[in-house]
Amino acid sequence: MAAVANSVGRSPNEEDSELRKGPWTLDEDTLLIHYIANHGEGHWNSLAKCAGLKRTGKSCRLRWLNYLKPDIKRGNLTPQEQLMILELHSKWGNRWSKIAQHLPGRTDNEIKNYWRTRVQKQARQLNIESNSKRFLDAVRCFWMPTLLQKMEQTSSRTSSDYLTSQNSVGATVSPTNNSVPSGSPKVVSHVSDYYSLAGNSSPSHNSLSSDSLISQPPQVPEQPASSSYAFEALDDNYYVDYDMEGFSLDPVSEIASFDTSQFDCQMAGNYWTSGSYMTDTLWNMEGM
DNA sequence: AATCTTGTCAACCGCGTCCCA
DNA sequence: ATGGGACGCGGTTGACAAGAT
Repeated sequence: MAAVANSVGRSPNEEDSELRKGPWTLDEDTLLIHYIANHGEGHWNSLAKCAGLKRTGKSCRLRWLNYLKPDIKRGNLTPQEQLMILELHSKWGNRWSKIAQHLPGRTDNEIKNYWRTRVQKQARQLNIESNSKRFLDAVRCFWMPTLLQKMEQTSSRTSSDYLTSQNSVGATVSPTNNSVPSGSPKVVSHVSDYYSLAGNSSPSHNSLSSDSLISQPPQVPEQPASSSYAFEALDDNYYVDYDMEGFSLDPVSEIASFDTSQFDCQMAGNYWTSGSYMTDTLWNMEGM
């Protein structure tokens, strides 16, 4: 039992009416869960009173939504989820709740924490602002491709072997990454794969917003039958379905057709991508 | 073994928006 | 039209754990 409300210098009556702060106890959790099971959620202030909790309605709501709700997912974010967060953040910025809506079982708080602890850490190491265009470009050029590869590695052993044999960029385990020039077609090859997730149909402009990632998706060939992606257009012209099962990457097939001039990796053509710095220091997915 | 540093994440806070009387 | 309460969101804090020295 930790941090209870400070009762120093207060009468017993005052203590009784004191609102509790700090970590929730098991008893409080049980009270809240049972109350919501019987009466439903909402009307948090009255709920707190009726349930006998010495907490603010706000605190009850937060505890329920961020921790107790049955469909909350626990554990590390998958590469798929990380990729989703990166992409959605590039579109919406710090709209955590909006981003969370597209990650079932994940809370805005969790996503926000992920961004602050993992993503901003990378930005700090780069000495660039995490909300700057440079960092966004770095995410697009390096992190997303790396995540895509990670997804590939976890979803398909066969394809993973193929990727390794191709000495694909983004694999932080590959020492040859160090020589990757900025804006290299290989760098973006996985990004173009990103668009190929649309399955048998070419990625349409309404499945990826025009201001997302690159202005015009590359032309991609038809995907193998194993690629079972279906991006679902939302009312805001975004996609939602990230069913990564059966995900398949073809790391080299789109290189030739990908117009790298549309992809602003050139900004990286300076100190931090030209040498080993980027690949040595950043996007080390083992640490994600 | 002790201390320090760093990372994680639950929880709080302030503010803006919505809704209703 | 407006004032107040409820709610939701994003920023921040602080406790704790794990790792490094």
